[in-house]
Amino acid sequence: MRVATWNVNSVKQRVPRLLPWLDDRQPDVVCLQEVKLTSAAFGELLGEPLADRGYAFAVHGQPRWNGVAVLSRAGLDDVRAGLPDEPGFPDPEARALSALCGGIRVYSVYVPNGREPDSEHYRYKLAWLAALRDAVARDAGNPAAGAAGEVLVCGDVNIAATDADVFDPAAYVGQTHVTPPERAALAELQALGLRDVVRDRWPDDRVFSYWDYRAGMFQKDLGMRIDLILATEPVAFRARAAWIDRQARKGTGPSDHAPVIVDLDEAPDGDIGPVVPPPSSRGTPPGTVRLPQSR
DNA sequence: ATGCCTGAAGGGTTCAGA
Repeated sequence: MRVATWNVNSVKQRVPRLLPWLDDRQPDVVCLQEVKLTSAAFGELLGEPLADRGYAFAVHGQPRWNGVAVLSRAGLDDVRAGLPDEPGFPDPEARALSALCGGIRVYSVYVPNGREPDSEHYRYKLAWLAALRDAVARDAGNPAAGAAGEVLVCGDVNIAATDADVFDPAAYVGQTHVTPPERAALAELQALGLRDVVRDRWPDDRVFSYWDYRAGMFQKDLGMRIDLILATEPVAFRARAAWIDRQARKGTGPSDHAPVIVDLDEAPDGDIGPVVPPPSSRGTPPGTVRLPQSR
């Protein structure tokens, strides 16, 4: 099963890139962010082309900004829009949607930007991340209690987890996305037992998912890695490949973000014994580990 | 030169993005 996440920066403007990309990459599940449409307008725009391609979809939209969606041809059940006790600015915004796809609880999230450190919007960002952590904790279970579920948290987290995730740490001094409280909030989410599948696969590489439109930043590869696929261990262990699709950032009319993609092996059928712990982030890449195949 | 692009809403411009 191929799962992807993409901040499309207006799905209306991105239709000429999104549909050919679906045809080329053939993802089974796609998490979208910044659709910038109401749910009704999303359905009018994409209902038919998505049905033609075999995708069901769920949307949590709003008129101008934000908006998230999940497309799936691997099942789409128990859809949940928003987060429990979700903070707002001042009202809750369309930033989270989750559904069961192929037995996995898949989240599409668009974390608030934060604007300026210590601003109201920055405090909103931290509060929103705490609500996301609490929601995911209910699905992932408490690892200490041995109750981990199959969860993927996909989306634009608007945080660069480490200095290796920005083109130049000096360029971001005093900016959002790199401050210790933001990084701590992301670490708290990951501490539920979520692995960063792209960083696991590319521990020492320069991999970015966002490049500013201005000043040729993409052509110079001056970007940040802020779009993530986070997987609980039973899911991360099934990862055979994980990468950022830079091709989608090239050419005419791209989003300023590139898609992130992970390929998962089939779920084990339950008779293979205890799940083996995944490799450490500096150890053997998950792509080299083999689970016994069912049948 | 802290808006260098891009997009949305709406109106001849402003806000948002990271």
